[in-house]
Amino acid sequence: MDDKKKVRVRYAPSPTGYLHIGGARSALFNYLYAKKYNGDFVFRIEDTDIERNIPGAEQSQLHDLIWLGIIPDESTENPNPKYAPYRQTEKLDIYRQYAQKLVDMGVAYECYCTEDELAEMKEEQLANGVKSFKYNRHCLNLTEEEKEKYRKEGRKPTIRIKMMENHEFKFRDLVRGDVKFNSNDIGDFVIMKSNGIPTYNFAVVIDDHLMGITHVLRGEEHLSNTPKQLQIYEYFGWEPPKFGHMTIIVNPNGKKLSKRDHDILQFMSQYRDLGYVPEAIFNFLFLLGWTSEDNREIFTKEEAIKAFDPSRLSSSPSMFDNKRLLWTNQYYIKHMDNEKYFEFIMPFVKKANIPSNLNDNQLKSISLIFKNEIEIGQNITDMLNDIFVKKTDYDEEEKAILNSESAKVVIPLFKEKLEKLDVINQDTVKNIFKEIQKETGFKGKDLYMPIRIKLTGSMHGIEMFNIIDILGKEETLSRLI
RNA sequence: GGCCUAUUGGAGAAGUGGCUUAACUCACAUGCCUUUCACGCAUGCAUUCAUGGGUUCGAAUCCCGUAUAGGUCACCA
Repeated sequence: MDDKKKVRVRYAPSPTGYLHIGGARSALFNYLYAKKYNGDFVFRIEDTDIERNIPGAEQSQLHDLIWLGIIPDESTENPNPKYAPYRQTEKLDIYRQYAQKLVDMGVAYECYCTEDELAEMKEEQLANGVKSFKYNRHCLNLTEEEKEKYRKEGRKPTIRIKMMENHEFKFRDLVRGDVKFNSNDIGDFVIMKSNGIPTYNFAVVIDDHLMGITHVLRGEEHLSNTPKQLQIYEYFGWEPPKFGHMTIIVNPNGKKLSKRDHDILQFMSQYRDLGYVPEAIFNFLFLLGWTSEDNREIFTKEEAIKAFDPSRLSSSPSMFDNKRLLWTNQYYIKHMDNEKYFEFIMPFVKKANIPSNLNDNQLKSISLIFKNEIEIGQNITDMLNDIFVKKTDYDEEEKAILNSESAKVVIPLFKEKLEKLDVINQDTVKNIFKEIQKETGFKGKDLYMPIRIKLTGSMHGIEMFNIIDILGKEETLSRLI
């Protein structure tokens, strides 16, 4: 391989929405590739569809990427002057010049067909049994007079590229190995729209070439765009980058993850808000469609960079499994050192309805109780609310326990002993239970359950000594009434 | 429909002709631990690699057909 050139890869989203899980994965693998070979990772914007662009989408995508630890060496916010600008709409003149060059070379031509005419053409071909639509080259050899006539009608031309005849586009895909396409299967496609803005397939080629991009890792949906782009490289006599086409992520129904999949969270910001850890998402995405040689499951960023090899990317689609993500997230939370954990968890603690008399240090020690239990940050908010907001509607089973023989004895006794206590902590409370056990003979569930239900309204949850600790003497007593 | 790609357990997958009576992880089930849940620990979970043929002493691994699924065929990216 020609490793003389510095590796340069890019993530080039269109600013039409927030950072999507598929986009994040694509960015991730490009980033890993760049870092593995000491190259640059570039964040660039493909905004040629001006109608769908959303204000703020670009910044939010960039920042979500950085949050994930995928940090661009160059971006719209810190461009390298050598390669700027990083937004396609800021270099429209450049595309026009290159398009004109192709026209001058006789390999691209103006097309005056309207959308309606094109649609008609398509229908006609369909009716004749041709299922894959190709432009019929109606405008290929238009004379100056004919063009003038169209212009007088007010028609604005697009520019189409003239595909070569019987030409085979071959390339070695980093993921799939040798791939080839025949030029005859591809119609002359538009490179400049009638509004003077380039199409994606044209703009990427110009950008990748001008920005010195050496490797392109992208989604499978771009596989069939590759020959189109190769045609442009060929006409210009440029060396194309190395391509690698990763499979898409599919939903549990086996379909491409789409924005309409409401049972799967789509955007990074949603994961962040729920208390997913960026390192966990990084790790999860890394292992979605990629496996290491030694079957490891947990990788730091540095380890991932070291281990990554695009040829080990799966060539069959991967299903997004949220349970697996939760497991990974839980693993990361459990293994955080306490300082980092506090920083991560306190915003979620404070979202709960906590009594105002608790200070930050108390909240921190409370949060520690949950460290091994929660899967995502939001869990602690919910669990604390369960504790601090007293529940009074019991189900049948709970009612039965509260009316049991043991409950009638244990609850008043516990209350009485607790009132006499000066210091409430795990040890003193445990002692009370021991005494009650000795005095009444009740033990196990009979002993603990009535009090647990009285205190939390639930038979499940965190350890009861902790709950009493958290609630404090007054609140505990008031709940026993 | 044309072109392209894939198909190993519920999920991610290892596996590239004999070391595979198919690894590992998640999920699931059971047991232990525990006042409950969770954690942790232990055990179980594909006689079989979509399917039919072929090549071979030997195939999940190579070849052909079939089925199924996905991608793409825009003045969207």
